[in-house]
Amino acid sequence: MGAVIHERLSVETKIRPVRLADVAKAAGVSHGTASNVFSRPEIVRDEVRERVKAAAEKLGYGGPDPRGRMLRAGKVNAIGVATAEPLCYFFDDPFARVVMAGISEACDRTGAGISLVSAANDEQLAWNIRSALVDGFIVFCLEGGSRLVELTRERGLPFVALDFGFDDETIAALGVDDVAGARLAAAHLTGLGHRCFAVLSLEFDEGGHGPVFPDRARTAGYAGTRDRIAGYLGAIAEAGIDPASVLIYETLNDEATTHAGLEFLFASETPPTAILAMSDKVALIALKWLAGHGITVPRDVSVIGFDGVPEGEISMPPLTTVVQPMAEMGRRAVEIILSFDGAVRRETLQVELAIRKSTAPPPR
Amino acid sequence: MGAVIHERLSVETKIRPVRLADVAKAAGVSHGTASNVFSRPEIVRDEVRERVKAAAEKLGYGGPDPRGRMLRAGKVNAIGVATAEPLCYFFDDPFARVVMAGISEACDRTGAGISLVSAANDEQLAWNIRSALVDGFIVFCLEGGSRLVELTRERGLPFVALDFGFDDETIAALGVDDVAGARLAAAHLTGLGHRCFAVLSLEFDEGGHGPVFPDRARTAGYAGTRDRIAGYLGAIAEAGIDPASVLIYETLNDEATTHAGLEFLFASETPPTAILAMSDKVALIALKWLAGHGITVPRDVSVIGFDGVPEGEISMPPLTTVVQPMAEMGRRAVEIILSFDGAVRRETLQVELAIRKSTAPPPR
DNA sequence: GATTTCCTTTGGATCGATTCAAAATAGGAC
DNA sequence: GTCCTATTTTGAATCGATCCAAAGGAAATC
Repeated sequence: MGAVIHERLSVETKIRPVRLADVAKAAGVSHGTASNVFSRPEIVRDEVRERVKAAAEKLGYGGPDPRGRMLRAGKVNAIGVATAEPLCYFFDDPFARVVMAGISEACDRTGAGISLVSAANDEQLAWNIRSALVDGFIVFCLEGGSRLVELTRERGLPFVALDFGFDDETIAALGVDDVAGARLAAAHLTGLGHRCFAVLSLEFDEGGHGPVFPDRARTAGYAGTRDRIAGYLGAIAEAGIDPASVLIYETLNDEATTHAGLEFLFASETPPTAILAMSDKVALIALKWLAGHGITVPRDVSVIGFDGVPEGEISMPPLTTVVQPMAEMGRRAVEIILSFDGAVRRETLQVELAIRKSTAPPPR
Repeated sequence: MGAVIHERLSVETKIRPVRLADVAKAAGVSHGTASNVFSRPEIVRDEVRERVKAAAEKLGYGGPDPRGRMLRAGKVNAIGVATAEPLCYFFDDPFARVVMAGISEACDRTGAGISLVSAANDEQLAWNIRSALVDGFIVFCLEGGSRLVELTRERGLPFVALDFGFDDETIAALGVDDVAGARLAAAHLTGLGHRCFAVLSLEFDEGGHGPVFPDRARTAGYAGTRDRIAGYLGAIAEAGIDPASVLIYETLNDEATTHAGLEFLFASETPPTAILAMSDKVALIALKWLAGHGITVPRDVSVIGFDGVPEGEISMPPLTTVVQPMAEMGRRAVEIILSFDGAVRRETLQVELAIRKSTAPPPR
């Protein structure tokens, strides 16, 4: 594998033969002094400093090569952001973009760089994680998250997993209070008088989709999904409604399975008056589908999302949703990496309900 | 089991004194052999390979440190993307995002990583450029572009400027044919029968804004702006219209100066029936402003943009514009860096006209 | 038993810098 | 001119790997 990569790398590039040692020799000083001229100029005598600088200029020396410096210093001054998705995920996905904006802000402030690490296939991903020149990783755990975390852990650098359902207490993670967020969403709807609910869920376990029976909710492999279901059903039960009456459909957070879910829900004898979507993406897809099927939101059906992506503010109608502090998550993740002290901590951030126009009392 | 993982974790993450040499010693082989186990396992005898791997496992060695490998290999396998804007520019700006998607695609394909390099202030930027661990740079030249290019050039690595107006033939650049694009835009409007034009221009020179007289167009410092003006006026002249009749207002590609420009244009005795905006951003701002002032597009005034950002497809009305092949630019830039052979080449890509709903024949 | 071959392993050199204890030099005081 | 203290400069050691010429060893051939 290494050989393959290596071959691919052997692109013809003009190398820069001028090293610090060359400059030192040309200026007639030791390399130690030459180094000082660039890294601690104040301790070098003026005359010598000028001589070295002149020599550097003449040889076309562009300053100390960061590779050497970095090897010595041990620090790279860059944070790796990893995901198992293709790289364009960082620029396309609304959730990722807002988190990245938060990461950017923190990196700007601290002067750290950002390295994007990802890959289509597993082998490539492993290689990229192992060879990324970074001081730590922020890991976007989506599908295949456990594999990604495993690879990152092997690397032995500080890292923090962004959310999403890991029970493993030995890894640092940063997430939101999914139970509380889901409660908030469901309580908002019960408060409006809804009694007939459906959940468009994310995956319970890798790749699963289709109708789900409530008892499975308790055994879901993905903790995030499990917690959100628990929150939804908890608030619904508190309103005196039988949680067993709630229809649950597991989607893959994409259009196809969400459409299938909606068809399933509205083919039911008792179609829901309120839809709890476990992501804004699903909620927005639902909004479009409902509009296309002559079902008016929020008059006929209320829809509530989860995430708080910007798109939700400009949808028709604007989406009521549970807002995660995405930018804050990004900022905080950077802080955790940069101040890593060996302690593994798991942090939970609070969510807020953004009440917009996609929820209303049920039709009578 | 959990305890084992836990122990390994703390060993790995706290400090990592485990070097390849340690593994070699523990396994009773030379460091050369140990290195081969990881980089060229096939040339090591099975028994020895297993012994070394076992030793590595026992010591909690996470594989060869990329810093060492990289220093030796000279290659980092990452491309730096630089701009003088804050880092979040890459995730917020529509133009940047589409270009980044193209860069991502090419990097995914070739297995290269992406390093984002930027900084608020000049000193920070200089340091970041000088110390970025990359094999080459793609430079987003916006404001302050010349300084950025200067810094990048000093670094002595292959780089390509994503054009926006540099005359300097000694730097590799990748841009679009601004003259042709502008011609396309203006010709579309003259073809619809317009005879009364205004241009909402980008900067002619650093920081300039306000009304502009055509002769200044020829002396503009920013070649991109100059070329677009030349294209606009060229096509207008070919339609038998006096270019001197075209109102030109220089904006900073922001809301404030664009609004000022629009006020200026519509305070004129002969307000334009067609607005040539030099960026989609300006065009979209204009669309909003016009709607807010009771001017209907395209009935009263036609607006045409330049860039082809996704937002233009969903605006009201959808924006007719000159589409730059943004993703293609990103892809091509990566290819240029990875296949850099010392030759400085300047490439020009072709633009296309996307006719949507913001242009129509002028009111009679 | 000596020679040749083939396959493994070895260990020194190298990549390009920084660091630091020790040596050299400068400057000042007597 | 000598001695002493600051200030500069030196050069070996280090960071963590890879590369490669040469050495070692086992099997095959003469």
